[in-house]
Amino acid sequence: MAVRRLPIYLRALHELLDEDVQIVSSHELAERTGLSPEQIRKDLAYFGAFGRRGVGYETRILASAIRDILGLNRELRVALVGAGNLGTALARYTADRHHGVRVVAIFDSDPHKVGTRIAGVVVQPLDQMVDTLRQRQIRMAIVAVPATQARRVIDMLAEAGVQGVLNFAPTKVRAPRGMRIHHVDVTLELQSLAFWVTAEGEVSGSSSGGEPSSWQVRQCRAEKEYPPRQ
Amino acid sequence: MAVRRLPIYLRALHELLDEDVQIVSSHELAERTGLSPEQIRKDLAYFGAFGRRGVGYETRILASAIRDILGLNRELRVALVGAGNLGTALARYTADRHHGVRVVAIFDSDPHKVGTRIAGVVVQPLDQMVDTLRQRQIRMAIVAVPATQARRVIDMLAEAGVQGVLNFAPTKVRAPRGMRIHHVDVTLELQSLAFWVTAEGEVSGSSSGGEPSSWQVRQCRAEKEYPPRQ
DNA sequence: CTATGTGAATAGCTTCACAGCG
DNA sequence: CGCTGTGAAGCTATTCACATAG
Repeated sequence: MAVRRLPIYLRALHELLDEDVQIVSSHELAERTGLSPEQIRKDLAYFGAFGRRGVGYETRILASAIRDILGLNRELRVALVGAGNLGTALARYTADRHHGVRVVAIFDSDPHKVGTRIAGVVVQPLDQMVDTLRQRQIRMAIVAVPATQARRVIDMLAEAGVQGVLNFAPTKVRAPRGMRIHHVDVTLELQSLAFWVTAEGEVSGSSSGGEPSSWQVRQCRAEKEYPPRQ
Repeated sequence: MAVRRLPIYLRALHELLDEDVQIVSSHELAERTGLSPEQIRKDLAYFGAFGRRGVGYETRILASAIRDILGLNRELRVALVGAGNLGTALARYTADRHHGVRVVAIFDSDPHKVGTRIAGVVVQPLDQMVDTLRQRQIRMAIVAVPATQARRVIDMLAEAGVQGVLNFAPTKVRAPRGMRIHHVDVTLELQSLAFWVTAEGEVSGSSSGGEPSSWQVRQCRAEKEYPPRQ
């Protein structure tokens, strides 16, 4: 889980580098990231001894070390599957600033999209994907296709030797052997966020049928969940 | 944390409803969601007694109960800030299938975008946002603007009484009082995913300077992290 | 006999407190 | 002294095991 916080530190470190700050303490990093100093020290110490006691961390060296751990010191080439609005946004995004990850190949099954350019990359037909990825030795991919196509696409990616997938399709597809999938599920985020906003009238009227009443669950929400959170 | 899994159960339940399955066990739900039966029972029991012992959960009732807990039995109206590719994708997405959440207002600071329609919703100028949200009593928003604008937009949303924000801007902005923010940070996901893919040659050459060698951190990665994960 | 609901045990992660080093 | 690195303590979340109800 520490790995998931390294990019947060990296972002803060790049900010500090832009400000020409040479040395940074775990406290300073904590301020900038919203995490605790102990947490940061634990995370960093887990991967090696990057700091100097009594001083702090050398900004440039720590940033480089983190990029090294993540494998981002050489720009990582990524494939994008699905050239819709979402895919386009993602391709353009990685093209703009260099975060160590860049979309260098795009695939779509729609013949109308094939041949067009997005952020300088030509969209290829889906059936060229496996061969192309193998040839170009691309090991990471973003999946931004409809839920119905996700499973097939991910199987194809596995066949092509892709080891990491960032999946935007709203579907829980379990990873093939040798592949790691990170899911970004907007529906899930929106729906769970909904829990925290008060409804229109917030009335206590019971809903139809024999199911537990709205009041019942709202009560439980208010009592059990609100205090500890946020 | 249980709340974040409710939408997962809800999705599985809607699938089951489409298949006309009336009753479902925690085991069946576990199969479909990839979670454990005990986890599911604990989560559901936390909000009330929805099941019947020896039988299982009544699909329709459980789905309704979860929607009730999340506040999704009446469609939740959401504002979208930022009508770029990402925003467009999100607006269209909520318009297609009804997940209980729908974009019903869109704001952008770009005069060229104001007045255009996305998924049937007219894009309004940003300076109309606070008034409009107050009037229409919209309590949730999606922020899909550049990182530089995120803080200002979120402050405006707080002023308008918005209680929940789904933030796509790659920036850690802490939530104003009374607001809950869920972050979706694609850069973070991509960069942390990079950790799990092997680099081009996967050579052990040390990088420049006095920083810990590539070899060192790779070792540590392989030893400490790989076995337990995935 | 089935499958939920739940205390107890366990595992994983975070915070604390301080030793260690510059 | 200052700040890192780290064992120990504390906490949260998950899994186990079983009592409970139909």
